[in-house]
Amino acid sequence: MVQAAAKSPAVKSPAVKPASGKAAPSRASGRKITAAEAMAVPRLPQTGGKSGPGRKAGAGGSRATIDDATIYDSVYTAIVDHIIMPGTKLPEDVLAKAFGVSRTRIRKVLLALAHENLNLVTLQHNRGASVTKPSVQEARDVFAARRVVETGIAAELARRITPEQLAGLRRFVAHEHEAEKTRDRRGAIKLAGEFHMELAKLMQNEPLTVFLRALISRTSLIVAIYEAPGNAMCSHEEHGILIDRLAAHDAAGAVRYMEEHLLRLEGGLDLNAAKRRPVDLQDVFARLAGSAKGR
Amino acid sequence: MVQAAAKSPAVKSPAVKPASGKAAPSRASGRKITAAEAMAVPRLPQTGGKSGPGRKAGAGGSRATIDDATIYDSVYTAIVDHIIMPGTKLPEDVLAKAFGVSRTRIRKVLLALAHENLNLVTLQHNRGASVTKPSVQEARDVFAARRVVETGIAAELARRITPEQLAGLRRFVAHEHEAEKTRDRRGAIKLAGEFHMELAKLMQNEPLTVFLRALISRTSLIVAIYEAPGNAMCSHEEHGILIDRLAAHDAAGAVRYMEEHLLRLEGGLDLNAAKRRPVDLQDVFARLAGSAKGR
DNA sequence: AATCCGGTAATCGTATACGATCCGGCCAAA
DNA sequence: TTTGGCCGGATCGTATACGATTACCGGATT
Repeated sequence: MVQAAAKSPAVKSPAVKPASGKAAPSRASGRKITAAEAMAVPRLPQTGGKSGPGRKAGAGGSRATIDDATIYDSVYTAIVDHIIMPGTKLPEDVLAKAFGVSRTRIRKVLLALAHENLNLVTLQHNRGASVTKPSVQEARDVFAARRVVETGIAAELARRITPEQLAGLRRFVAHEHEAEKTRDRRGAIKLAGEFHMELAKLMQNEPLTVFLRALISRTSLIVAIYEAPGNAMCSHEEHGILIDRLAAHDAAGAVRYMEEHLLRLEGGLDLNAAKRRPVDLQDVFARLAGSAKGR
Repeated sequence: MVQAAAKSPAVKSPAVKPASGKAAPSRASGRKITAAEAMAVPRLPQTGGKSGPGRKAGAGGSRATIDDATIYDSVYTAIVDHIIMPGTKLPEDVLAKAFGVSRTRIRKVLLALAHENLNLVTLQHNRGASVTKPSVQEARDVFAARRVVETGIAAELARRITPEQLAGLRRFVAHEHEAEKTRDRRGAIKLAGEFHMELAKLMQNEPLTVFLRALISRTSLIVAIYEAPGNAMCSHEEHGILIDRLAAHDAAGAVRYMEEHLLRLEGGLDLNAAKRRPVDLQDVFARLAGSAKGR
C-alpha cells in the first residue's frame, strides 16, 4: 500500500500538469506546518467529515478514509514545490488532523518519505519528522551524483535515441518555453526537473529513474535553501541544445554539455557564500553539539 | 530511529568480518520464514525473555527491548546473505515472536526495507511482506544501472585517487584473495560486493554510495535466483586489474574494464535460459492469474 | 467427477491507549 | 544577574484491540 504510494511518483508522468497557482510566502524555516498547508494539494476532500470529538467513525459500510497514496503525494508535492520549506516540522497529529486520519497512517507516510527519495523528510528519535534541510556538503554531493548519473544517461541516449523520442523531448521543451512567461520561478524549476526526468525515462531503467527522481527531489530542497536572488537557472534553451546533441548522436558532446549544464545549475546557487540567514547560527551550534551526521 | 537503521548499513564498514558459517540448504522459494532463520544474525539475544502468554512486560524500569537497527540489520543481512531466499514470506507476527517485540516495530522495519535499498522487501496490500524476487527484466536493469554508476565512479577515481586509497584497495583485494580458499561461494559474492562498495566510498559521495549499496543488495538477490551452476564470478583478479588502471590514472581504460567486468558478472548468470527450478511453476501460475507486476 | 460456493482460520490494517521522552518556562540559590 | 533544578505540556514510541481482507478447505450441486 505504501509501496503503491512509493511507486506512484515514479509511475505517473503528467506531462505538463497545471501547477496550483498558490503563491506561498517565503517564510523563515523552523516553524511548524499548519493544517492549511498540509492540505495544499489534496486529492480527496475528506468524505466523511465527522471531525467532532466523537470518533469511532468506522461503523457502517461507508468507505470514508482517504487513500495512502494521496496523503503521500500531498506531502511530497508540498515539499518539492516549496510550499513547506526545509526545516519545517511535520508533527504527526497535526497532519493526522489535517487529513482526518489517525497518526498511524501519517507515520507510515512519513516513514516512507524518510526512506526513499534520499530522505526528503528527516526523522529524529523522539522528536518527530521535519523537512530535510540539506547541508552545503550534501548539496554538492547531490550535484556530483547527478553529474555521474546524468552524463551516463546522456551518453547512452546519444547512442540509441529514436526520432520519436526526440520529438517528444522537443515537445516538452516547447511546453517549457510557453510556460516561461506565465509561470513563476517555482514552476520553472519544477518543469526543468521534469525535463531531466523525461530523459531518464527514455532509458527505460527503473532503478536509474527512481534514483534520479530522488536526486531531483533533493535538488528542489537545495534550491529552496540556497537559491541566489536573481538568477535564471536550467533554462530551456540549454535543454534544446542538449537535445540537438542527442539528435546528432554526439555522445561526447552531449556528455560535456550535460555536465556543464549541471555545473551551471549548481553555480547558480550560493553554496560558497556564507549563509545569509541569521537563524542558521543556531543550526551551527546544533551541529557542533551532536557530532554525528558530520562528514 | 529507523532512520538510524537506514543509515547504519551505509556507515559501518566492517572490513572483513567473519561470516557465520551457517550453510543454508538451497531450498525452494515460496515458503515462510521460520523463527530460527529470522534469528540467524541476531545481535542481542533478547534480554528479558518473558515469552510466555502473559505479556504486559513493560512494567518496571528494566529496558528489555531490542534495538530497531538490530532488527533491521538482522533481516537485511539474512536477505543479502541468502539465508532467506527471494520469494520467502515475512509474516509480521512470526518475526515479532522471533525478535520478541510487537508487530508494530517489525512492520516499521519491513516498511524501511521495502522503501530503501530498491525494495529488498516487497509489500502487498493485505498480503504482507516477502523477500523481493526480481524479474529478469529487473535484473538487467540493475546491471545497466550499475554500469552507468560504476563507470562514472571509475572515471572519477582514475582522476583523483590517492596512493593511500590505492593501498587500501589492494589490501582489500588481498583479503579477497586469502579468503577465496576458506570461504564458500556465498562469502565470495559478499566480498566482491564489498569491494565495489569500497570504490564507491572513495568517492565520498553519500547519495552515490547509498544508491550503489542498493544496487549491490539487489544484485545479491538476483544472484540468489539466477546464478549459473558452476561459474566463478567477480573474481579478485579482475579487481586487481581494475586497481592497476586506476593507479595508472587511465580513465578510459578503467571505465572500459569496469564495464566489461560488470558485463561478465551479468553474463555469468542464466538470465536467458528458462528458469530451471521446478517450484517456480506455481509461481508462473500465480503470475498468470494476477497479471500485475509484469513489465 | 469436476466445479462452485460458503465457512473458518490466518493475517493484515487501522485506531487508540498508555508510558516515555523532550522542550519550555518558572523559581530558588549562588 | 546568572545558574541550576524542577515541573508541566506537548509529542513521540510501543503495544494491543478489533475490524477487514484474504486464503484455504470441505461439502453440495450439476
